[in-house]
Amino acid sequence: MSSHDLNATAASLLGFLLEGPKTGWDLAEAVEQSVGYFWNVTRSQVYRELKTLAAAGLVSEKRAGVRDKVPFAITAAGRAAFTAWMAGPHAPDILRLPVVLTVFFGAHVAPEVLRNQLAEATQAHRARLEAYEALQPEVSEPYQRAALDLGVAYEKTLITWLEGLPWSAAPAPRRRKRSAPR
Amino acid sequence: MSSHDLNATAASLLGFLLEGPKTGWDLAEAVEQSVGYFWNVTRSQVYRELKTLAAAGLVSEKRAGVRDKVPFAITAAGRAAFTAWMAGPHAPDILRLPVVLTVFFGAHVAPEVLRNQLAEATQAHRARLEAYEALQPEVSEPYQRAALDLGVAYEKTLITWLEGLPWSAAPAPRRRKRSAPR
DNA sequence: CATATCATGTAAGAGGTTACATGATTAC
DNA sequence: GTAATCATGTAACCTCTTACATGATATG
Repeated sequence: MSSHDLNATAASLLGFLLEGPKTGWDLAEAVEQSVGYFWNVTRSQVYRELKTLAAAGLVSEKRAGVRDKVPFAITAAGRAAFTAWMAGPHAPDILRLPVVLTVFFGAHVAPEVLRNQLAEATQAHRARLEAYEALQPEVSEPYQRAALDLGVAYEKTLITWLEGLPWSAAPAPRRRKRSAPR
Repeated sequence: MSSHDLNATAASLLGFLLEGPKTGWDLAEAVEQSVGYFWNVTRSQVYRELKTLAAAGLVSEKRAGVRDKVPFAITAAGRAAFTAWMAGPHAPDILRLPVVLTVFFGAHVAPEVLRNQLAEATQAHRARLEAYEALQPEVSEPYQRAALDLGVAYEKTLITWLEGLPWSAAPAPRRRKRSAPR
């Protein structure tokens, strides 16, 4: 068991294979559409990990697919490795939030630069929030639903923070001396 | 300017050098102790990026330090590159939260495994929250303070979520027949 | 003078991204 | 039959982590 320690990416793929055999393509889709907001995995990684997992005997290739589909199924050893990973100690959380950096260094840039970044970030996170909220009623499995709920809470926190920042709003227009504006 | 596009890590180091010359060691400390919770940079990276930045003329080595200290100062070109990075489009947020994965796949593990993971995560995030809150009164610079505030808000969101999960608590002890509890 | 900590760095490997190549199937 | 998209994969490169090596200075 300890002979092949899983990396977290591989472990997550095994997790998806518990539902049944999947192709690399399907796995990439499944990851992106479910845990994508807190667990980033690219297609390239998927294919590479599948190869490694197959070599370690944790998944088995089922030559059965139509087209060029190559479905993989999790093996008994794969299940064991997944279980071990779930119980084991985890790597620390990783966050990389460029917007927050932009704010942190905000004193060193022109106000409109910061304002633009904040506006873009707000928009992006609003879009995500909407996507997650639209998903919520569809996800009934309680564990997956809980994960999604964190996504929603996270986005709300970020949006609230972004919109509460005093640098988000455009400054009140400078009033010219006794002029009829326009 | 566009001849050397900064990666985000390098950009953040330049940001810290705006305050004044720093050694690699100092930079690593500064990053970890200020933006560490949303911007992870290892010492190895720091030294490597400094070398790269020096080669590109964005920082200059000041052979002046006591001991073996090698302080670097940002150059005019470095300032320009930093400003460009701040204004430019940013890479998407990256989140890697193993705990959330554990919850997502919670159906596939024993309840106490999940409970343990949740308990550990809660403890870790409580500790972080306390650290940030202790820091808050010390940080008066408004932009840095805003960034720290997000850290606090983020930790609170996570903790609230963790503690609200029904799998966090130990199951109610099985009630023995007609017993006087305690 | 021994130990802790400061400070620099390298080496090797794992993990992650981007761009490209290739062909099958489906929809128009 | 042409275009979109499904599906697989490779190559090159960059980024990140871990472990190690080295020596100076400060603390007891």
